[in-house]
Amino acid sequence: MTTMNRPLVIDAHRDRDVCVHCQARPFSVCSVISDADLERLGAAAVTLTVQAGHSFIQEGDPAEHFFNVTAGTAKLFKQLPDGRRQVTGFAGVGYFLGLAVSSAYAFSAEALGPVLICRFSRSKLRGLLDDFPALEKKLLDVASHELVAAQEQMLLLGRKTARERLASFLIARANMLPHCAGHAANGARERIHLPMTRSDIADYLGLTIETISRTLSRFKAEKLIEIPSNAEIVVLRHETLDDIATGMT
Amino acid sequence: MTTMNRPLVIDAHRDRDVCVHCQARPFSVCSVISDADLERLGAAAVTLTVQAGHSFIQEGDPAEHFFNVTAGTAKLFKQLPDGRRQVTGFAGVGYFLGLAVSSAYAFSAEALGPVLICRFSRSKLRGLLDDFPALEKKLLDVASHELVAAQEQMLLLGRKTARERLASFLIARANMLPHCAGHAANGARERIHLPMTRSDIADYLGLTIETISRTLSRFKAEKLIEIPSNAEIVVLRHETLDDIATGMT
DNA sequence: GTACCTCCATGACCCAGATCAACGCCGGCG
DNA sequence: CGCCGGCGTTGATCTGGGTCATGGAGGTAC
Repeated sequence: MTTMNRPLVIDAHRDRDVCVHCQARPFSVCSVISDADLERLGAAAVTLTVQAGHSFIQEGDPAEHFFNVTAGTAKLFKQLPDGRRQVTGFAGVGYFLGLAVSSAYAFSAEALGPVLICRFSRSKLRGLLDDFPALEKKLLDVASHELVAAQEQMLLLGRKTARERLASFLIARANMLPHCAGHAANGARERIHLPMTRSDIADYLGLTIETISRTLSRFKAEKLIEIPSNAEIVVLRHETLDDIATGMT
Repeated sequence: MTTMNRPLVIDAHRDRDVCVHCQARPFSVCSVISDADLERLGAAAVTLTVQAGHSFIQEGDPAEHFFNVTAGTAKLFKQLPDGRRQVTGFAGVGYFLGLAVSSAYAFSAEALGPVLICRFSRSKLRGLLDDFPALEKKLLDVASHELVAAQEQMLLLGRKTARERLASFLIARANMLPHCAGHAANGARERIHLPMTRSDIADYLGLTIETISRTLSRFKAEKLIEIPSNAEIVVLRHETLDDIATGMT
């Protein structure tokens, strides 16, 4: 994993019709573009496939492109010179990447599994923004929500205990389920999929893998969750976890 | 301080000409509005004065307004039910507040000293955005920079030591000096003004006041800084502090 | 099969920073 | 003036989570 993170991209190509068939459109900024204008959008996009463990954005590199994730999940992270890592977020389907830009990328992005992205050059996006003011509004909207999420994460990193951080993480993951295909009814058990490793979770929550492991084991012992596999967690007591997450316990 | 943070606002009024005389314009989003359009802007704004220690935004309240700080500094923070606090930022002259919005404010804002703000209603701002596309672009720009700053802060809160956090804070404060009036030349000693208390700094850096105090004392003992008064710090060795901030020491 | 590798879990121990406590320095006010 | 209440500093002690070490459960290559 650590030895293979030079950029590797396969299958880059243009296709005027990509946007028409795009599975991610309803979840992405592109949802504000009308069907009639889709071809204009598709003409500006390049479709890429990134393999698991490879990165397609390097912190500090000149920021020439914007990205939209159309399949898979990527982790976004910053690093200190000695290797300490902070994962700032996980970019799933529909996530727009590159907003946080001022000539150089502020973070790296690495595919957790096979990831499909569509890429726009800075100049092409500029043109699109001028032509579609709704797109600009949407981006501002997205950025605002990102900011709210970032502030919440600052509260987590600055003031929450390990237990509270894990609970917050699980609750957030459980709440984003509706986005994805068929998710269980309200009272039912929620099955969370975790495409990232314990190490990624640790770097996201400002903890270590050992603490992640221990805390999850404790939640299991307390019958708050089940862990059918390393990549899957079933939330048994959503309310209790929520109370822990908000520091009420 | 903790007993007087109900909203207190004095001297609220409208004035079509406020923007023309506004000292903060060059530093704020309003800089993209031409002189000719200033009256239109001023007509939408209400000018307020907030006294030290009083808050003008309450986390969770319905988000009806946007704000622009025109004088003074405010702290922005989130709180857990048990009172733990995370300061997410300090809003100085020119800072645009309220972006991070989805019907309810995501944070509270409290004046550190007397603060002057100009306030726009959500609907009025919407109108301005439609009329001045440049304003929308500017807001997106501001939001992007906020996001970059937020990610940097996540790295700090999640992965840096107390020493590194303080050094990062001092460097950031020193680097924002050029904004303000006459600041010393490059090699010269930099004098930083700290309008916030040690407690605010602690809540910003995810530490305690004791750790702030001890670490500053240590920096002083190491001749990296001088502390002429509680609200003032002179940076003697910018480079060294910068190395500490980025984890190179 | 077995050799190897990555990820995860768990126990033993340690330490950076939190907590608890005492005190000094102002500035405001009766 | 003298008292009081915030704020800041410093020391002593404690502890949550980090560090170090071990082992086990898959996965995959040969």
